[in-house]
Amino acid sequence: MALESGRPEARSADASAGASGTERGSGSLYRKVAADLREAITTGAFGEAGRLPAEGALAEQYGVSRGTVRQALAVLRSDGLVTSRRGTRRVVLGTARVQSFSELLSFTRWAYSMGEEPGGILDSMVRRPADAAEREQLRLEEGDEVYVMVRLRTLSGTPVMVERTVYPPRVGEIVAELPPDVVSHTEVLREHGILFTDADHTIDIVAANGDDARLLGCRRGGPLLRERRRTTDPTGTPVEWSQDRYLPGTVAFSVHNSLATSALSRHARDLD
Amino acid sequence: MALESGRPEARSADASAGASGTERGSGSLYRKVAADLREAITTGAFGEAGRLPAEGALAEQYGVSRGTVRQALAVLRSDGLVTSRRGTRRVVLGTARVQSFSELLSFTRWAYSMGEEPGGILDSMVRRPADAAEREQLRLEEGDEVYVMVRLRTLSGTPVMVERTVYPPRVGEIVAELPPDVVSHTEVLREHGILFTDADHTIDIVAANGDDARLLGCRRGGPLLRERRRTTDPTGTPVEWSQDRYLPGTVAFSVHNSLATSALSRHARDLD
DNA sequence: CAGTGGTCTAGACCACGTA
DNA sequence: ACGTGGTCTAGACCACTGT
Repeated sequence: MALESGRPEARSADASAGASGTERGSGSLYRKVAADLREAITTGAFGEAGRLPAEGALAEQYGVSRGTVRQALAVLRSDGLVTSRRGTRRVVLGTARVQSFSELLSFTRWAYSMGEEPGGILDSMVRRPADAAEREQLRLEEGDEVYVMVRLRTLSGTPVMVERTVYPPRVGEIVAELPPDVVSHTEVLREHGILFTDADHTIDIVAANGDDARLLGCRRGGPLLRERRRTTDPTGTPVEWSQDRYLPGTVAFSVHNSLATSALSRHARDLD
Repeated sequence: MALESGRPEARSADASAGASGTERGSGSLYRKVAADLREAITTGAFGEAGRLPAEGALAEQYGVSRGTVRQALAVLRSDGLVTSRRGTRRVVLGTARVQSFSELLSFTRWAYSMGEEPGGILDSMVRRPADAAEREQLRLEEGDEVYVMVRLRTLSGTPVMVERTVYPPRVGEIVAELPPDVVSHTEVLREHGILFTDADHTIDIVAANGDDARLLGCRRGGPLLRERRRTTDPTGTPVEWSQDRYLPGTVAFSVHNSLATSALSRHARDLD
């Protein structure tokens, strides 16, 4: 662990001294501290027991205030890397590698992060009036239209997932214009100023329908792992409502949660 | 929204004045503020547009510092209730009802929260040397033993899930002593000072084996929704490694994540 | 340009664990 | 009794959004 430690005089003046350090915290101090601590943890510093220094000690080491250290530690906490308890030093919990948000939202980025080649084969793309459920999810008015896209997604040529995405007009218009061989729609949309910042995911099992079976080459009625996702932009406006159906054995979803951070929940599967 | 607003003089002196207010924030100020704001949001205050007051305004209303308000808002943010963007007021994102951590970890509490009667039928409970995977997960040494429990869980009498839990000796000794009709092991363990504070979950599909089929009454080889979970106590010591297999159509798992809070990830299903 | 949330500081007191 | 993290305050400046 380092980050040119000590040197309490290096307060704020020389911020971003080595402008080369791209990605190393992208600006805010606490991110830099968090990144450094994350590396120290995964590297295995802090010894076998994995006891971190006290907040005050870290503050002095990095030449920042305790508040900033706490902000950094909160990041690691929510990633499930360290514990936190009143009265005791923090302890290393695990070395979990948490993907970035974009890696999770974009099949393409996910594929690359595993060293696989992502592919997308467009099955259909239609524009039609939104039904009740779609209006509800995308916050549309009666009579508004939606774009519905169905794509087969592949990893290095192997069929893995069927993607059924419903876009509101503003977004759908852009996607509909794309050549069918564009793999990452997410990237294109980002270039058009459509940002994905928040998502709600629901994961369950569903039986393959005729289209699923045809595209994935599985048995009709066979089990698929379904991830439904509603994504919104920074203003809270829905930009996508998607249903991804994975062949068994191709993916697993992971979550970390704790008494402090609880974003996961379990539901009865009644309503759709 | 209220919380006896105004009254800037009520700084810290009368804290916990009405000790009756159980659960209404359980002590810390920011939890009280968060609880109040959460209610205001779900009640539908803040109008149709759902724009929250500025942080400074809220601070004045509640008679607390801006820092405390921000702490409260961070809770709502991570629950996916509100957005947050520099330059703009916060906006209501959704009315998601997020279960408490204990509701997620305990089948019993989950059942009650849905108004169903939880049940547990013990299938087997054995003590034996831990294999390599179990030692890895529970951080045990070669030669250490584990307790392995298999239970059928029911909701109002209907089979729903098979629970396969591996306990380290310290915990297993307690569970093994319990009468077979004890429904909530989590509750009992809590009374014995075994605390569950952090968990890592992995969700995927698995085929039912002979035991699963016998207990759940499904076809052998039929699809089940599997949730694997490793739970640790506040010191980071593993206390449970469990594998729950649900009949299709009985549950779904939900997560909210955002650019800020990303605890969910997607994995290739290679290594077990 | 004014308003808003994001970041950071410096200091204070408290509740909890541990020795 | 002491060290540790949890909470809270008061004030400061900056980066961004909107008008």
